[in-house]
Amino acid sequence: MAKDALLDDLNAQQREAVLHCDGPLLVLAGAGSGKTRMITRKYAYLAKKKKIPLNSIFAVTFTNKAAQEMKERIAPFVDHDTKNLWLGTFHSQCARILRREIGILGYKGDFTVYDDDDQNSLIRHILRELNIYEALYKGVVSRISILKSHIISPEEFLAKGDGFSFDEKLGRAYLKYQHELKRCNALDFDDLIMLAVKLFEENPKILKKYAHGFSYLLVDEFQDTNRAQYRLMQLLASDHHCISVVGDDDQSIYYFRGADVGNILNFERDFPKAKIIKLEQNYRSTQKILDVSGCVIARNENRRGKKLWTDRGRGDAVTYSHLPNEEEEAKQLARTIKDLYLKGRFEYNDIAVLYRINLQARAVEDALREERIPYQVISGISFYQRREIKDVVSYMRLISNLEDNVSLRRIINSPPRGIGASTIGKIEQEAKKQGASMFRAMKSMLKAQNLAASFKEKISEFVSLIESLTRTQYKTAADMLKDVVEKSEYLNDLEEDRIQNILELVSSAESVQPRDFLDRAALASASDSVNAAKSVSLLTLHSAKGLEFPAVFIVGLEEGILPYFKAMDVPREVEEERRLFYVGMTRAKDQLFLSSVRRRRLYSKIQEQEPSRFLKDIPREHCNWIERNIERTGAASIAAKPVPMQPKSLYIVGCRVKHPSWGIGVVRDCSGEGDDTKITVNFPGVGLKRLAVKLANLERI
DNA sequence: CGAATTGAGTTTTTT
DNA sequence: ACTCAATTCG
Repeated sequence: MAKDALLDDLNAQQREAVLHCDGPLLVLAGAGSGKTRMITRKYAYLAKKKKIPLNSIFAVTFTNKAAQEMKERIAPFVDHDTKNLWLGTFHSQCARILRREIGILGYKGDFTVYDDDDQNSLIRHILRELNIYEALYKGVVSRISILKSHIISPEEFLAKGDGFSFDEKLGRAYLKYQHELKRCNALDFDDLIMLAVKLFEENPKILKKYAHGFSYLLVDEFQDTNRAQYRLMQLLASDHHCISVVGDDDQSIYYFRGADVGNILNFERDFPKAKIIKLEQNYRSTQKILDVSGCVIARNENRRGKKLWTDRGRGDAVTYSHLPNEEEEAKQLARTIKDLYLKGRFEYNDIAVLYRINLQARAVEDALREERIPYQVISGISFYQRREIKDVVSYMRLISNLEDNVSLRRIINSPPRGIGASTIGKIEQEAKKQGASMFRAMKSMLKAQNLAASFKEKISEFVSLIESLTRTQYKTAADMLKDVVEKSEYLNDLEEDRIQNILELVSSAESVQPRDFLDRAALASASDSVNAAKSVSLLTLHSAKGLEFPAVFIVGLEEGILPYFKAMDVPREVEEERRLFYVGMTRAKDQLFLSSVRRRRLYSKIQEQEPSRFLKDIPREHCNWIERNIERTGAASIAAKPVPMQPKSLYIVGCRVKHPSWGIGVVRDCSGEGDDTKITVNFPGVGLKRLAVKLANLERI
């Protein structure tokens, strides 16, 4: 019975992938091929049939959200609480291991996790100290991140030293950065992976404990792993080689942050007896969508090659429009969306608009607002990155780790306490002299004789604030937060919406232990609101990964946008841009609309645009081509052409009607004339109804 | 120390 | 065009 539920609704390849448990396995899972279903079933199968204890399965996902979803889908199959499974992102799994084992590397188990923001401010601080031009910090941060994802320590990097000036500076900054992190008892995201690898490589006994303890390993979104993550899995698999990795080389779109498609392309080299299974049946899209996207991705050199198919039928044609400018593009898009909605085939939340760069959302937003179409922009800024949230979280971090100088610097003067750069400078000097944390230095400075009273007063106030907060043992993070907010008077003079955010944070912290809460704040993001409201989703091609929508629009298919101009001349990056386009197209279930424009305003310059090179790979017969030329025809004819004729009827699209039994509804579509008029009406709570006006006894309101 | 003005840069983003 | 951050002035 359990077996039936586990395997029955899987296709042959999915089943084979679930059943292959005795050696390395690489599953090449095409877009929409039921990958998540297969993985969750495999997890359940290992536990139920292979009798592997749940805490001996080590499973990695790409995001926390994916981990959460997987837990929910596993729950029905296992009679066990899924909360504490070894199932999470690389970062959270590594953090969990390091909390226990990091002592041997000279850190403390109560380390703080630094996010991007903290990383940036620490690097900038270091560049200032080393007299390196501070504006270079972005490059430095990303180079360091790449070094870490390749498991190259500062010492190794300096030793290799080509000695050229920038690399030499970079090396010194990296060395100091690692030193400062340690001094703050903090790890950045890349450290979590790198130090876990280091831990295992330098301590065979510990490795043995974990490699043996985890008797099966599962990795999802394998195409997005970086070298350090791959190395970690190799180490954990060194004992038994029971590892399944699942991914799609065609959907690798994170090279820019260290993901290495090589991991998927070379898996067999490192695991010679690996079994390879391709999942090629697509359950998401129509054949026409698969044809079009397949033609585009087929042109990439570096891929393993898959041929997706579906039994969903041909479906509607893919539409491509070439338009005069981005305003026209957005207008037409808004009209088409309205049309789809009024015809009753799609709700607004069935529809997504995808673009390469966030600023493209602007024109689309304007047009949707104009047409009164509800929409939501899914943007990258997460809740935890907002200033007020980071501030109060920094208080909590400082309280739980007094060595955290980065958090201290962040909050020492917010809310304003009259402690400015010069005061902070003095504290830093003193801390350096003593080889202690800044907080400790502040305390000792209070005892010194030679300092101004006003200076001491300000310092003393801050020190006693923090000390009063450290005295309490907080049961929950919410208690701690409330106390922080109250004693620091953080809410004074704060804008109302920011206060609301903080209240939201407090309520999310109820019944969470402070330590867990801080880890979550660092390792969590908040992009799970897609499809929540009944509105059109606007998002980048990157953030569309893993999602699906009945109708998808991809805008701005032009040279310079997709492929983006910075990637245009680098073949490897052009391949990634092509994959990005592919990911976008394969999000669509039923309808796909592509568009490009002739002229576009980008950073205040008006540019003549060429259609994207990727469009040339779509055979004309696969797709509806609509070109609208503005040059000679003029504006009037353009407005007239695409708007469908409105039947001259009592009932027009958008008006409200009353039906004797279904109540009040909104007319979404209208066809025929006179006595033959038929309308589609959406009655809330009842659904869509197609009615002949003559027979239906309707009343117009 | 804090507010106002001037100036450079401008993808994609999860942890 | 617009944002974010650094510099300058009160």
